[in-house]
Amino acid sequence: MENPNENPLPLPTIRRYPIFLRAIGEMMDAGEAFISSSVLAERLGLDPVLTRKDLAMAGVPGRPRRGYPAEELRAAINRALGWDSATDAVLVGTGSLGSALLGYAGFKEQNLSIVAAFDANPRLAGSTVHGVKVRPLAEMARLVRRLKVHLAILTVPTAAAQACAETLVEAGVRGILNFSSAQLSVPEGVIVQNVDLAQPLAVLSHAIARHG
Amino acid sequence: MENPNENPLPLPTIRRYPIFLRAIGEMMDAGEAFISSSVLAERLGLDPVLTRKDLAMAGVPGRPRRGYPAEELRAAINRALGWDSATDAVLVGTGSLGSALLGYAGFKEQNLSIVAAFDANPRLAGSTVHGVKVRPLAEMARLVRRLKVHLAILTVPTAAAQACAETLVEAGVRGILNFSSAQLSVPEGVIVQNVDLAQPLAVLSHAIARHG
DNA sequence: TCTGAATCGGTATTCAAGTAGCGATATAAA
DNA sequence: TTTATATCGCTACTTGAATACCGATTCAGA
Repeated sequence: MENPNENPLPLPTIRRYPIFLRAIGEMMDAGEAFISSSVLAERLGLDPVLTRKDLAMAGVPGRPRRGYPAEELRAAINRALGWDSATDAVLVGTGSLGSALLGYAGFKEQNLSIVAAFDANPRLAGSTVHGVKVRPLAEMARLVRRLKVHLAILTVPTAAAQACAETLVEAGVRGILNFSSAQLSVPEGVIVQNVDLAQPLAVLSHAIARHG
Repeated sequence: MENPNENPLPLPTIRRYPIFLRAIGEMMDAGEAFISSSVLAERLGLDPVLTRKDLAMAGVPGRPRRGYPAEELRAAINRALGWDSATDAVLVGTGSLGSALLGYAGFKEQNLSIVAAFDANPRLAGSTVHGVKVRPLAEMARLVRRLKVHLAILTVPTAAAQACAETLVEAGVRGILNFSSAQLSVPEGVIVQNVDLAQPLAVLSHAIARHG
């Protein structure tokens, strides 16, 4: 099912794309019709050559002394990330972190809409968080399947994460954004991205500790 | 001010250390006195060789057919990360994300205590979130300086981030965990770690989009 | 029209990290 | 006591990404 036309992008490039998108949007708002790699790099504190290579991978030709056409560039990056068409997602676990994510405005820019939220606590069922109705966990499999949702945001306690993940995958989910500290084991073809607060904290405190 | 005795750890190794620490803790709770790289790797779904190299960097010698002494290994990793002694931090911005972080239990395991929280909204001042008193932003510089806090968690709106960062650095902060999407510009020697939700999401949706 | 400067786009090099292979060693079992 | 084996720890090797370099292009201004 893989598409051989699209050449694979380096992972670091993919990670930088959202940052580029924000800056491009701001520059377009400021009236710019062309984005040069040097200006963009300057703005973001990145190497201009690295930036140019990243932009080149989007496939939009740039023009000497002008840069890349802003609108086309943005569209191409969005397409590369799969952010060009609306994507549905569900959120599982409406604790404090889950609730905070339901209010996260950034998802809209990424064409991501959270169509349902679930929680194991039946007393939360029926309540509404940031405009999304919370449903009991028992309804999850059926609803995910019916709505054909392929992306899930997992903000449940670590102990519950693996079981939730299995239910989600069974129901058709292909990608999981995992905020728990469980190491999820999923079948081939399902992609898990862990968001582990301890990792950047480790980098930070290690660097501070070393520098005295 | 750099300590030349400590050899620098690869960044990926540092990021894996918190994951190792959790697993080691669980295995110790289960009564294990020795941790072998193969068992740990199996448990975490990592390459055994890679795991062994990571563990070796902690500087604790392992024994053939046994593995690494659990207690010493954990202590060494904690030391490498600067998590062996208590560290104070402040949190700036008590919106929904900031409040969620104030309730994050993981900080305790990392010997990190949030000693103060600040918010620009004066109406929030005086309230208490997860046991931490919220103070007005105006008190931040003075208090950070007085308490000699070197680490800050920044959960303010993107537009306010740069100004906050400058105040914090001016007051003595050496590391910033930045949850806003601003690209902070800070003086040399100050370390910023960005936590950008859009990045793992980009990796996820890109992969899903490619796989059809 | 001519000249210069900024920018793109490709190639080559360097560097860091992950991977592979293998001998050394201590432990457990025969 | 001997033997088999799991594990460590060292030394290449490979891969992927960042960096450096340089020619090609096109626009702005003289």
